[in-house]
Amino acid sequence: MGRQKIQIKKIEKKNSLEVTFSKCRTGLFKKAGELCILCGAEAAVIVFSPGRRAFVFGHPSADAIIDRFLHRETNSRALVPAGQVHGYVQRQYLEALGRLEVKREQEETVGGDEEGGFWWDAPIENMGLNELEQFRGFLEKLRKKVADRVEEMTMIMMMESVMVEYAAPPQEYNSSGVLHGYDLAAHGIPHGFDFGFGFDGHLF
Amino acid sequence: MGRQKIQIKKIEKKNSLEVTFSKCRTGLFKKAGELCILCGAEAAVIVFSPGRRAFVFGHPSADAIIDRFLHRETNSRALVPAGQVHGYVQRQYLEALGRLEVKREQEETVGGDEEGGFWWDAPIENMGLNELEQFRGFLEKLRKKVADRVEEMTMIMMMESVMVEYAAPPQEYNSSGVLHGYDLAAHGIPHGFDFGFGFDGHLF
DNA sequence: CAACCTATTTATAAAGT
DNA sequence: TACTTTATAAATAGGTT
Repeated sequence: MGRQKIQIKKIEKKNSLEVTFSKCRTGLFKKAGELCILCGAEAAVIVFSPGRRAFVFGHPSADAIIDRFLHRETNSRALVPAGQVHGYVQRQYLEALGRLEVKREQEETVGGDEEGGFWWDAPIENMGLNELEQFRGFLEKLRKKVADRVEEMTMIMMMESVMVEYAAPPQEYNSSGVLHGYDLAAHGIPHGFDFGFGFDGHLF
Repeated sequence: MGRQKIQIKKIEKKNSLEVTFSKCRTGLFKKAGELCILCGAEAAVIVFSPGRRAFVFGHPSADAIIDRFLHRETNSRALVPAGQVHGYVQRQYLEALGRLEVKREQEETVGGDEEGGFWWDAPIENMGLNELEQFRGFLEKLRKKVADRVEEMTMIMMMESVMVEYAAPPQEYNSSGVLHGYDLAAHGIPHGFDFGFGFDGHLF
């Protein structure tokens, strides 16, 4: 959204990339906060910049959400039974390749596309048209689905959430960590603030 | 955004809340995917619906991001030293306090929370095969929805990301969790697909 | 560089089918 | 119930300060 439409592919210009990263990350956190408040949901967002900086949003707190997720993850069965769906979807995926191939050609006609080398350029000779049809539909649907004041909102998010940047370089790690019960406050980091935007031109 | 502006506060109407939750979650995942692709970032998003269902997005995978985050979290010091909260942010925070007071009062007036029992709270213990059937039907339907513009981005997101819904009820939790090394694949959950969208009143 | 502009693109609240 | 359409609110790409 903006003055000009951009393709969803990696931004080349370093500077633009930095600006976009900052803006979009902020926007992402805001959206997450809105979702939480509007729907009474709870969410956590973790973002690693290309420069390995970590940015985190959480409501009511990132650690709470992650812990909950991990706990659930490790102690319960997934909703969808294992191999069955996997196989089905995988087949759909393969079927999709052909569809995508078709799509790519269509788009090439329209205008300058990327220079190629995408995963969907994979061979599709073995696929049934019917299957391709199906998966295209699947993708279409997914695209659709997946497809007051800013300040007030932001403030609420800040108050009830954690938005902190962790950026200690990996090299400095030590092994004294505690997994659960790690406490941001213990590090002197107040909850509810986002230190994480902007680029310093070093870590990123 | 929409026909009418809405306040960022918990949606009262159950139905609207459901719709909004679905839309916003989808939008959130999409934004996260865009951020990853545009900026070469990596991100994970975990969302718990009010009904405790978990929806996850991850690029390249949620578990990878979370694991990375936890390691970093527990083994390093935060980059930003304690009290160095930017003055600006702190000021905003204080301002927000006042606003929140007002907001709370307004919300109290309105009152009326959900009585629980959202569609996404539907029990899933017994789904098994039946569920598979639904999923299959779901994919079939997708096909018919074929619009004509599957953005490359969406496909990239799909193939390189994880968007899965976990819905095992919290009551089944036990305390034997393993923090690291949990493996989505081990549960038969393929990366790159979102089973969790759509509302049929049963599965989604 | 961090904020601040807007022209446009996106997202989405409601209403429609 | 599910999907589509439409009007509007939001987000944001590229500039400007």
